[in-house]
Amino acid sequence: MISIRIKQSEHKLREIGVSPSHSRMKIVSYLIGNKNHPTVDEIYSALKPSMPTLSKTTVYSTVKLLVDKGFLLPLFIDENEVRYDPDVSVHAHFKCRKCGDLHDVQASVQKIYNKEGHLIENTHIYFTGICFHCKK
Amino acid sequence: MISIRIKQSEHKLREIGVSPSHSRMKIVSYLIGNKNHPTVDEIYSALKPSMPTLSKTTVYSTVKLLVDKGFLLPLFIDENEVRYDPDVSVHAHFKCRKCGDLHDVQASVQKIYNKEGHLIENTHIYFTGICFHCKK
DNA sequence: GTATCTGCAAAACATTTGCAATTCT
DNA sequence: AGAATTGCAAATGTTTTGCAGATAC
Repeated sequence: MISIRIKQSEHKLREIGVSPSHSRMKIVSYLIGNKNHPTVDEIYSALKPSMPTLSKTTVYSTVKLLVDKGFLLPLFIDENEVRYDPDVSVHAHFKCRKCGDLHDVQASVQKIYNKEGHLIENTHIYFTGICFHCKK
Repeated sequence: MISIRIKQSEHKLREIGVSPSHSRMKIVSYLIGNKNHPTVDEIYSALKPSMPTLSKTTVYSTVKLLVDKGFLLPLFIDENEVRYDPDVSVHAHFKCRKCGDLHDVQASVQKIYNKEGHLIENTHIYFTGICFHCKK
């Protein structure tokens, strides 16, 4: 299971022109295998036990590289917290203000009154509220 | 002109139940009079010349108070940068990746596929790209 | 053997906090 | 005087940077 993901990660990294080092493969592997839109700290904490020499510097530099290559989408939804999403397709997010979890949601923008004529390259939509789980 | 805004600010502050101190009136006044969605640092830098004893701590505590009272909307659009919008009505933003300016835009969400049934309280929409001015 | 990658420590920022000084009524 | 407001300095937390050591091809 994990080895499949590692293979997948190696492929992905080569595809975007990044040499597949051990750390990078593990980080990409973690990102692919988790739908939790992790922060740098969460990636680090999750991998540290199995990679005792891992440093946050490496996680920072890897996510930066992956964002630059278009493989990762950085999400600025809450103050002082950048989350990373390996799904770069157009979609929206929902952030629960109780548990803090971030979920994927499908949504699209209806109309834009862009009378000044700005060149729009990306659309970001997110919702905040109480998630299904915390509502109960 | 400025004195009118100061009067307006005083009124606004009383309205939301905050005592209108000198610093607060000047800060609200600046926010009302500028459409630039300033950061704390920008508010501070703009007011410092005319208020030599002003400290950033005061700006931080004032914007926090105003956010709590619902008068200011904090915007998390770029990493490491919180901007404040005195227009708390529903609207979207456009952030230019060249000049960094943040403009107001009208837009709304078309559909949401919220099959998990999260309770949505707020909707945030912003666009990124090149603004009208930088495009030329 | 040379490039790249990694990790430590320090630096750079933004924000918060504790507390003392000031201001306001 | 008493309560609220302000400002300084230190603390906190996150991200970046410089550089030296490790690793890979």
